[in-house]
Amino acid sequence: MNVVYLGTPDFAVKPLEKIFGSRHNLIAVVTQTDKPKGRSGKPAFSPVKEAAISLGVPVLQYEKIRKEGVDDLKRLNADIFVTCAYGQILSQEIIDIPRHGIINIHASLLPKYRGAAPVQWSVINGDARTGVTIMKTEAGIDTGPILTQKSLEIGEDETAGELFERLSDLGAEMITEALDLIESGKAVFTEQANAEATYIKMLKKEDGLIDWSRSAEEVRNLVRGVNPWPSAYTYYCGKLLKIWSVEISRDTEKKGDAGEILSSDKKDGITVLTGSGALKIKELQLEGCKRMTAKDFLLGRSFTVGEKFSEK
RNA sequence: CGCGGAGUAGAGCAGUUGGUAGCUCGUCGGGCUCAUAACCCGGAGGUCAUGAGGUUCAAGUCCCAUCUCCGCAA
Repeated sequence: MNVVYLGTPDFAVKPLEKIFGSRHNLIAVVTQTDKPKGRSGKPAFSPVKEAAISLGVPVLQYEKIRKEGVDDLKRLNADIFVTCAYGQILSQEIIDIPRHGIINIHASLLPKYRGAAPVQWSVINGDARTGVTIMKTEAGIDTGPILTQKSLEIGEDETAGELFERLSDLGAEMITEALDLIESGKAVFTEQANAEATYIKMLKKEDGLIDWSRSAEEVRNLVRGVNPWPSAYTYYCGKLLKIWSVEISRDTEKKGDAGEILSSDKKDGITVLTGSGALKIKELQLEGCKRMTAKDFLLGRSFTVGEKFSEK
C-alpha cells in the first residue's frame, strides 16, 4: 500500500523506519515545522524529518495542516495514512482523504490515557503495565476503534525515557502487522469502552516540580516519569536543583518536615524526608553544574543537614 | 545576534583587595591492625578551556575574542 506517515518526535522514528523497510511503499512523511531549539535558538529538524531525509523520503511540513495541507495530501493519492505523535489535530476532511482512512500508534492501553504524554503519566502514576494501541484516527482525541493492542511490564526503576524506547520498538513491530492486516482485508476494529476512558494533559515544565509532602514512592515515580523531560526539580537555597535519580531509603525512623535533608555525607549519601518515608538521591544536577552522581557531588560540596528543599 | 552561570590534578570543588596554586576523594609506595570505604606517613599527577591577545613590575585572579558545558526563556 502507499503510505503517508505523520509523526514528529523520537518516538515516531522507529515505526517510520520499520514501514520504510517493509513491503509497503512510504511515499511521504509529514512532520511539524522546524522549531527553534536549544540555547542557540536555531531552528532544528524534528527527529522524524532527520530520519526521513536520510531515508530519502519526501518531507512535508505545515504550520496548520488543516488549512495548508489538504490539497497536497489529496494529490499524494495514498491508500492509508499512519499517525504517530504528529502534534496536530486532523480535521475530518483530512481523515477522509485516504482510501483506508488513518491509523494511529498510541503509547498506552486505550481507553486509558487518551491524550499527550501517556508514557510519562503511566510511570508517574506508578502503573505496573502499559502498552501500545493501534487504532483508527478519528476527529476526537484518541477515541477511534482499536485494531490491535499489546502490553508490556514497566520496570521498577525504569524511566520514561527507557520505556519510550521499548514502546517505540513495540509500536514499530505492530504498525507493519497492522498494515498487512488492513491490506489483506482481515482487519477488525473494536470500539473503545468509552466509559472507562481517562484523559491526561500534556506535560509542562512545572510538572517536574517535586512536592516533598507526597510519599517517597510517589516522588520516585515522578522523578523517573519526567526523566529525561521535563526532569524533576526542587530548590536548595534559592538555586534550582534537578533530581535525576532516587531510590527509596529503608530508613523510616527519622522524623522531620517534608523536604528536610537528613544526611549529606559519603557514608549515608544524600537522603531527604518526604511526606511518608525517605529518599536517597542517586543522581543530581545543581544549577550551572553538570549532572553528576551523589558520590561525585559529595566530593566537592555538600548540603546542610536540616536545611530543606523547597518549591522556590 | 534573547538573558544568566561555569570551564583550576583522574573525579568533585577552594583560590580572599592581582604577587607563579590548594582541599576532599581516588591513585601509587610504605606502616599499623585478626580485620575494614578504617587510621598514620610519603609520592606522582595542573601549559589554571583556547588565543605566543590586552592592561600590569606581576594575572587562575581584571579586559577582549573564540570554543565547550549548564540554568532560564522559547
